[in-house]
Amino acid sequence: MTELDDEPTEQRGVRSVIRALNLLSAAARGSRTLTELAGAAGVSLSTASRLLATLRMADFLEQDKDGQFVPGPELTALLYASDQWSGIRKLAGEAVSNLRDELDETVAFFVRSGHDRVCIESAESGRLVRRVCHPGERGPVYLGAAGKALIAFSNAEHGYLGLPPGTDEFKTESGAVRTLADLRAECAVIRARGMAYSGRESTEESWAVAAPVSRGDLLLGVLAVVVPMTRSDELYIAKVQAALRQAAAAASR
Amino acid sequence: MTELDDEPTEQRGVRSVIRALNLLSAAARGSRTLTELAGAAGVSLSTASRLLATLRMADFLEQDKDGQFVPGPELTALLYASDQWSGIRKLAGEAVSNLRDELDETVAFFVRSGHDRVCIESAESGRLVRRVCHPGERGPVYLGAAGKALIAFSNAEHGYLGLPPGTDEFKTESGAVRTLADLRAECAVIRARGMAYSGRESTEESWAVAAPVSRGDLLLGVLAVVVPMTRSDELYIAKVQAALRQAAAAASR
DNA sequence: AGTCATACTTCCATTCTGCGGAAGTTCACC
DNA sequence: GGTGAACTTCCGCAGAATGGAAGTATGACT
Repeated sequence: MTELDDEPTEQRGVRSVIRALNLLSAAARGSRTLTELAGAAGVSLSTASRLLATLRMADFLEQDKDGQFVPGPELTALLYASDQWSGIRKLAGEAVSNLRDELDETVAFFVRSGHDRVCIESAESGRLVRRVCHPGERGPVYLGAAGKALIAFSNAEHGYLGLPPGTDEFKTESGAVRTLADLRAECAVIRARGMAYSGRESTEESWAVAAPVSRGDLLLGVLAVVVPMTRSDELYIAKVQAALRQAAAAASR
Repeated sequence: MTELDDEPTEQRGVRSVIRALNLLSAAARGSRTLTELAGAAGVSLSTASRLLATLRMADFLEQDKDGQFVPGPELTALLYASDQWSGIRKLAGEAVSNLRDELDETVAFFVRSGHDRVCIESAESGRLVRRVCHPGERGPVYLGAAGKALIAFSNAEHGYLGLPPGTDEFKTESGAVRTLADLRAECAVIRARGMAYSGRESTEESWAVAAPVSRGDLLLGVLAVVVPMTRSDELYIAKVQAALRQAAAAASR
């Protein structure tokens, strides 16, 4: 999915490392065979074989009995050693499943990492038509309710948000063009309302609402409800917003 | 700490990738400056600079305002996407802190990942002389109480345990030589007793006891108490074992 | 059993990539 | 403005990584 070495305007880096990281990303998201991984990363089979063997030697990956590449012990160790959110995750887990139980919609907890919003916990709706959102889902901060909430409630709208330098425009998934100025204006509204809303921004087919979870003055992350466009009447949105507001407040204690 | 490219019997791999992964591990365990990281990985400054720039380009690392390297969004996403233990962490956290409060000894929860045991949760003793054990601590499964318990209670003593192929001997930290046969014999004892004990195995200066935490037939992980050798009289060990037995049973519900 | 297909690994000559010393840059502190 | 520490960029060379091809393993289908 995420191509790190796109051909145009190719930023230089150490090629074998970039390729290895691409393979690692692909493998960690779902166990895969060599052939699939080589295809995903766009490298020859022999190269993929060599690089994957290296990742395996370093314990970043291992192979299960079927030969599928799966996350290895060093990756696990790194996760728990570097976990900046271990304290929050318990809280997030509870908040997420309580609210899911109440609404039967997919609920996720996002934190900011770099210029991205990353899902660190989620609970999935049981409905037949649902928006899924697994831990590890990642996207730019400036798109979608969760990202905008992260910006607004940490007053970060005047900082750098990861847009290509020199740019101040970006496109939503539905194709609408927005500017940094729009975003900044929206932040004021979001803070006033206490939550962020987005429709067809980070995915064309869903809308979302997100509200801050804080401890004192510190923003820990945001709680978000993500819903397919198939359920988007005003009344329902209002209901979801009300439930979210309460849940986020409860999680903030 | 963890040198992946030890000089003797060096297994071949793609050098730049190995170096980059070493840098990544070091950086993820604690934010560091270029110079420190280069030293830790044993590479020249220019090489470290180039490799770290590559890791940064790929969003695996980023630099905070002081220029320190910290985990980047792609790493965060990857780690959360590959986390198989989010479900038991709450349970582990509670078990660990209850038992710590009872004994005032460092208590940790270990799971098996690959051929390693990895600490995913811990609570530290408040005593002046204590064994520390942070989440992310990793070691071979065949050494130490926690590892042996993981093997014994999942009946894995006949599977491959990560020893170099062809070998069936290994050394404990105190220098004692043990064989796979010893280990297999010990597993029966461990199962009979319901817990594993080790002294000077994974660290020369401490002993540990570990008991299984299960849900039905499934072994989730092990709860372990790790204690400095300075407190190692029979009576005290027995007391710790009794408390651990109860705590592990409670956590297993 | 025999044949074919698929999935992966190893080999090896070629070339281009990554290497590290040195020079250049930035910044903080005296 | 001078000194030093921390980091980045430059550049010629060595040799590391590359990918096509050949080799191996496995399994399915006849």
